Amino acid sequence: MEIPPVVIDRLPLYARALASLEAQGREVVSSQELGQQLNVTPAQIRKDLSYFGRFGKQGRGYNVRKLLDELRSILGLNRQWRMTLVGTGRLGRAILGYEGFAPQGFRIIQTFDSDAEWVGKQVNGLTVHSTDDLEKVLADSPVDVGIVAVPAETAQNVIDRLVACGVTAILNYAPIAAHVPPHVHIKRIDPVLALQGMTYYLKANAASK
Amino acid sequence: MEIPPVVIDRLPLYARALASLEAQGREVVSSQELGQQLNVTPAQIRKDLSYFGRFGKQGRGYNVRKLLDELRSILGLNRQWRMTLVGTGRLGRAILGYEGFAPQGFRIIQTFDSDAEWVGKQVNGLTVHSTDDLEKVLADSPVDVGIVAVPAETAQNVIDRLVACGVTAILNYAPIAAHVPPHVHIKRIDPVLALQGMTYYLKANAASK
DNA sequence: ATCTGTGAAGCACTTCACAGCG
DNA sequence: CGCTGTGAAGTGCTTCACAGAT
Repeated sequence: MEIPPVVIDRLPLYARALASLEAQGREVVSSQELGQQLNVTPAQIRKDLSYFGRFGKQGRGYNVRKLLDELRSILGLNRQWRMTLVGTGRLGRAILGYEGFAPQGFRIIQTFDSDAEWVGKQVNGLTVHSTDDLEKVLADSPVDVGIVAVPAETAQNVIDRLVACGVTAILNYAPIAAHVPPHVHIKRIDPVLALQGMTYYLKANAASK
Repeated sequence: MEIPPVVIDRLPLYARALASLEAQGREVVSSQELGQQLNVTPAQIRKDLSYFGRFGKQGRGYNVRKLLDELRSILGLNRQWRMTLVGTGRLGRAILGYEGFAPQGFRIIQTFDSDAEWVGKQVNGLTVHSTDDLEKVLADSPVDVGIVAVPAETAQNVIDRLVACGVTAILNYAPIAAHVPPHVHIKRIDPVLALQGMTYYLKANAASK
């Protein structure tokens, strides 16, 4: 069955809420309550889950632990994922230092930079490789995900090379709309775009002040 | 007229591409070419723009400069936007150091932290205020946007207080689904959610390796 | 000949509403 | 009686296809 992409994007949200409920010792939760926490309608949650199976009990709701396990298995969150970081500048070093990845099973195992100043140095326990050696290093120890934190000008080139190395998931911090073949998944992290999408609604407000 | 939210989210993308074309000295561009650059269908671009007016010339395309000006005016990108940052930890300091905001007219003018260790210190030219003084500081110098970079546990509280201070646009880096009144706009920046949405598609792949 | 602007058609996602199980 | 699972209805966004302007 072909599952709507929006549904896939919501599942991690459900998993996160369930993990929090489990930590609180909750055993059962209804689509109603889960929806309230996440600003999603109960019907949406039930329909989303129904693409994958029947996980609830009528009259009771969902077993928190069981549903969480199901979602983790569906999303592949019960594995370790190996990631490479290209670009060890200001932004790249912040990404290396981010403590949010490891607890969720995402590990950055390599880092690259094109600035000779940084190549060979240690950053957060990793030796910075020259971006020239991307193919060589990835051949030795392949990864599941590529994180791109290079300037806009070189981002497409880096993405092309990651794809050529067999990377099929890319997290792109560079402010470009990258081109990738259909089998490659790419998501953009772009705070400026997010802000610019909100100022439209602020405009009227600000003008009247 | 009520404009579809997805349309608003695409306009900054168009503006960015146009800015790049302008920098290259291009005077005219067709929806076809713009679409190719951005992975958007030409029809989509034309329909999106048609919500706001008729900016093109049949047989020729769009004047790059003119369309860019229009979009900037529609989105409010020709203004300076004042932002406050709550949370001056690792993540917050990375946000303070990010060079991508200022060139687009987004300025962080205040920063807060609840750790007494940091309060009073200078970070990137700003004095760190105590989060306790949020209301006081915002009353003196109000902002348009709030950036939340505090731990999940305190994020909802911080967001409530920002909203109470009249902030109507929030960029949320905390891993929670925040609750805000309908007139407040909020966007989440969450790399882990983005990754977890991609691993679903990687799963099959990784297992067969 | 080329490319826009746009009604109309098509598609995808969301919500409704209720049968059925616990 | 409460809450799930799900066809069917509804909504909103995308794409088509072409008239009309240059």
